[in-house]
Amino acid sequence: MQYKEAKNKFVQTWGALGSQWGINKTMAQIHALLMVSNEPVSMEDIMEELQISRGNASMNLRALMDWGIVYKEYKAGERREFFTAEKDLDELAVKISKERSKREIKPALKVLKEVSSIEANASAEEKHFVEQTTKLYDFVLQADNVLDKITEYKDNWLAQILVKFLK
Amino acid sequence: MQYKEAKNKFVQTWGALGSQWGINKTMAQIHALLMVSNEPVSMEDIMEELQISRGNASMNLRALMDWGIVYKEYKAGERREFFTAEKDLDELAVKISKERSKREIKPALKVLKEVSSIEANASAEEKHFVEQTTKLYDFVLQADNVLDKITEYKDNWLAQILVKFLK
DNA sequence: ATAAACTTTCATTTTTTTTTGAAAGTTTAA
DNA sequence: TTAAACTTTCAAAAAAAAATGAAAGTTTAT
Repeated sequence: MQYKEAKNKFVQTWGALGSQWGINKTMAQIHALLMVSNEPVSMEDIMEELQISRGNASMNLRALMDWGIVYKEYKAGERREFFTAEKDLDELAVKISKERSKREIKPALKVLKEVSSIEANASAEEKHFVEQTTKLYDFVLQADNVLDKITEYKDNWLAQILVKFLK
Repeated sequence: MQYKEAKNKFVQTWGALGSQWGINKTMAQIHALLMVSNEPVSMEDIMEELQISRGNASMNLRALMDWGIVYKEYKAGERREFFTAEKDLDELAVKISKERSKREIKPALKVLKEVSSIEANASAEEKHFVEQTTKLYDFVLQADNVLDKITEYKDNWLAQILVKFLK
């Protein structure tokens, strides 16, 4: 396999993986492209390589920057803006978890708390509802916390041992 | 908030959460509905409660069963089929992780291995590509393994202590 | 073997999501 | 301050994903 082919395959695969996880294809592709570029890439080049429109490129770059995983760079003497991706994968994982937690898990937890707090009457049906949603709340809360802690302590000694042990 | 309202809110929220994570809305809603039902539900009732067509209900129930998180049940003396959801949340998490790993992570790993194995020429560009995709391969592999182990050991003493400690 | 009571399939329609591109906006250099 | 060189926005178009529903398929009881 040649470099160009490999690069293209990587970008396509990352894009497909993204859409399976609720991230739009182009956004994931741009990210992939920047991840494997050894130097900053201009919007023009992104458009060219991925065959996408200016608007699309602009919007998805904005989204990636909002997620904190892509940065704008200015080159001396250049009008154009260039972009680079966060290349430290631990950092990338931390940012993605934090962002998804904030945007999706936290709001879901809020709803779970609300609905599990209703006054159930004596029926088995309502009791079961409250019981099950309460369990779900506890479970999601704990999962969210574990993720938080793992990413938080990821590079201290304990986590290291832990990660090795779990391997 | 009344029971009916709470139930509806829960189903809607679970559906929305699903679509943000690459699972179709109806599939997540059916799952939510079954999760909080204290007894098996017929296809007819699912259609009625979610206001969806027969075909839609059938296809998504099939998908949920393929994932191993919804079961068919037969009631004595009843022609109709009834459905229940896996209600043990640990079990649910294990099944979902295993399935997504198998369907999405494993194939992605395969591609990462392929593209990181090209013969890079001397250019900084190609070297960087190989380096970065190799790191990504290692990272994804490790993350996949950790998930595996956590779910595998989830209910033994070590994991318990660990989970408590990380809280 | 038949028909009633169901479920599944899949071509078509609908809905949702993503993309486009042209106009508006911004920044920089002269 | 102007205009050139860019980027952003957003209404409209296109593409992708999901839902419909009628026909085909299954199963069960008689």
